[in-house]
Amino acid sequence: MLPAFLAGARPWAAEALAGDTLVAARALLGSYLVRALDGQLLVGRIVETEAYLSEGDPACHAYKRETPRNRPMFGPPGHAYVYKIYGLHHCVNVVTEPPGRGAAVLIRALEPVQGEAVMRDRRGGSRDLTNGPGRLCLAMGIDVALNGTDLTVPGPLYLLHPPEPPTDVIATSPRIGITQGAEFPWRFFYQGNRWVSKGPMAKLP
DNA sequence: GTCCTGATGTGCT
DNA sequence: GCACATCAGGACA
Repeated sequence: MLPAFLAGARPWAAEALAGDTLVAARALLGSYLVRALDGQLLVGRIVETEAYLSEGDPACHAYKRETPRNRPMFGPPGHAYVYKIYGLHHCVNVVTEPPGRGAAVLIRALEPVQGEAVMRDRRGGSRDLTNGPGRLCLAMGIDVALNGTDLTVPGPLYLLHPPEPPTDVIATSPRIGITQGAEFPWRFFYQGNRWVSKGPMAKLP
């Protein structure tokens, strides 16, 4: 059961993600990520994203060519690209641009909206639930089994538009944790939001 | 086949 | 601040 204020929210359409990845990374802020898990709905509001472009971006997994791992990035927009990093964490991306391009938006942080107790439990009682790509995947139960999931239709994992246009202030910074292409300011987040993973405007209260 | 690396998080100092 | 967990993909032979 979705929270009442999301009852009429519409899912993202694939066409809305088929355009510029930098635009999509901004537009996805404020949207809701919904995870159906064990008969419950976990909901988080996206407060931090990073863009990985199809051209001229050495940090993008699809930079060189299509491989078995990054194949979802070359598929239709609006699908999930989930991968394992450092052997123990997962990261979830929203594929953007038309098929064959190889671009995506990394979801780096969520603000818990529903199912916070479940998330906390899944995180072993840790206070930090969803402020980081690895943490939010663990809290929401996202792993490689969801790789390739269509996020534009209600299912195990999908995206909802905000019912009202967000009024939060969007700030940018260089992307986190990469060695190549680190100069590009392609990280987007809500200024002052306490759930943002890290950075100048991510101070906790 | 071997070797290296990584879009991270945690715990200890 | 720093070590370390832990493994698949990709480069190379």
